[in-house]
Amino acid sequence: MATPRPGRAVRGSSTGRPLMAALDLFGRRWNLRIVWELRHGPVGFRALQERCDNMSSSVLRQRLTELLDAALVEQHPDTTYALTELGHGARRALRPLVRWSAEWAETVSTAESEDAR
Amino acid sequence: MATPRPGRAVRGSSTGRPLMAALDLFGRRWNLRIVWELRHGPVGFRALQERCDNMSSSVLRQRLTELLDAALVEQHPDTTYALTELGHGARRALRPLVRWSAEWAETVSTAESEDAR
DNA sequence: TCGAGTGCTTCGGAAATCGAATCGTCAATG
DNA sequence: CATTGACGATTCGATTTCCGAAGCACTCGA
Repeated sequence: MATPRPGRAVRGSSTGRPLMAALDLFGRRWNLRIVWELRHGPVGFRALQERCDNMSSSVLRQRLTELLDAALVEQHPDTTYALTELGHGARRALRPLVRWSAEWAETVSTAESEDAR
Repeated sequence: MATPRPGRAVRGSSTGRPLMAALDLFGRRWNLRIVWELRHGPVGFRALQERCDNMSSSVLRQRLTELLDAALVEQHPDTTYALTELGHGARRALRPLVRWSAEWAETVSTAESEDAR
């Protein structure tokens, strides 16, 4: 499966609009998570796999080649993986989602306890 | 497949941390896109399908039940689908990603033209 | 009553994902 | 040296997910 890149046709969109490419890229399993787990610096392959709840190594490798291809991730000479500048930008763009997820947790748990009454 | 919700174990994380639930939810194909396409108000099933590049109706339905379950989407009496307050929060949290994708497009296209030289 | 437009379901095939086994390399150890 | 173990990475069969075309039940206007 081709790596989504802005300007080219992607899965689910023939326009190649950057946002659509991004939605395709991040709509693939583990990609959001991988970016998140790399937020603190370079991580090796096996360590990264562990951080991602022991996801399948074959898929991890596939995702990493996609992210390398998309220039979000780079591989250092010591073979560890790290976010590029662009990748860090993506991680920063994801930050509001972290805050939102907390809000989500509150709302959902509140709704659940109300259901119980 | 169970809908990811904060506080419960989700795919790829036994902790149930809200962020992990969110990463699972949004890491499923089309969920990011659906939230995005609902940003301007209620949309009917078939219209929504068209906006999502004619994605499979079976998967659309599955995604909608997930999003309903996760309280991001609600269905109005006239059967149209719309974002809840929480859903709008998620959409707002996605806004930085839109800006980032433009930056991504720039960087990648620059790199490509440099390759060509 | 008839078509056309809905929301939604079914189901067989295609594609993505999984996971365990395994390979080759390298560094440390004996 | 030989051995061991950790590593990045690959292979492959099984499972899960996704796709897409067809069709069903319903509504509404002609």
